Amino acid sequence: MSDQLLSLSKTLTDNGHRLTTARQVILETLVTCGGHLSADDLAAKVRDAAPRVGRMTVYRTLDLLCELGMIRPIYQGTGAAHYILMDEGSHHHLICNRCGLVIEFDECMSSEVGQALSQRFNFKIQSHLLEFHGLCDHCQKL
Amino acid sequence: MSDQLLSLSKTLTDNGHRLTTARQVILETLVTCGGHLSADDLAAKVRDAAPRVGRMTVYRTLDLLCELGMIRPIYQGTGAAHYILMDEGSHHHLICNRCGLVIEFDECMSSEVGQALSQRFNFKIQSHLLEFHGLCDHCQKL
DNA sequence: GCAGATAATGATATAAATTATCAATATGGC
DNA sequence: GCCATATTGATAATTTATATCATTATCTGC
Repeated sequence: MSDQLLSLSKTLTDNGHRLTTARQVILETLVTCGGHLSADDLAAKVRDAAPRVGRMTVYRTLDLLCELGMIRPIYQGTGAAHYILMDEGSHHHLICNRCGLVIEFDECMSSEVGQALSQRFNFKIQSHLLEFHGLCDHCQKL
Repeated sequence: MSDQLLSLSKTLTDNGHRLTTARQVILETLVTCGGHLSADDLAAKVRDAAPRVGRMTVYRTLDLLCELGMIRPIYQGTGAAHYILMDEGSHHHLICNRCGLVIEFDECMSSEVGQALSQRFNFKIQSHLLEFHGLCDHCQKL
């Protein structure tokens, strides 16, 4: 079991939730795929490994993971919510408004701002997401 | 007609799209409500002013506005996508992972990073979104 | 390790949100 | 005003998400 998987599982149990087989498979699948999946995509992949896991459980687990700040739903062109892993604490995207292309990047300077906000609003920050929207190289030429 | 509305309309026509009555009412409603609406919420409000506008048109117009970078869908707890106005160029949110509370704030220092990325990926940036996720004052105490 | 309280599951049903289709209509350029 | 055509909207179909509840698996304390 990878470190990442271990740490995700620990977050669950630390918050008083049970580490069921279904949840383990769901976490495993999420980590393997690196996120960016819709609930139904995930349900399908989970069923490859464990056919007995119901769709409902996937939805509920995703809700729970959101509440714990481990994942985050984002919009990715289609109507279904896609989930990204937030355990690393942040995600940075460049998103094309036309074709939906997502480029990930690393640099970010939000920590100072985050700290200030955390104090002002008494808000416990678990992660952040920075998205730039616009037109990718290809779509600018259309 | 407000400046904001005027500028939004201009973006539409500048990009070769027609300024129909339906689109005008939709833009008006969006501006009046300041965004943060789901497609169906919007459709309902639009119909108060113009009962003849169909739901389909609202969905299609929202798609178009997204493509032009004028609005952006975000997930706000519930299953339906909510749309925020992006014409000012940016949005900054503090979002509670448990109750879905959204606090808006102003400061942000993403312009330099944005500029660097824009060059590296030859990406035309139209707007950005910065979200901090965590637990609000109230939910920390539960 | 075992029993028991209870969180969690999953099959089914229901509701909500989004997308597809296509004839009818309104729009902007001329 | 006319015309080519982008846009519309009523309907239908599909996809996503939520609710319910009897059954099952998990963790705790022994």
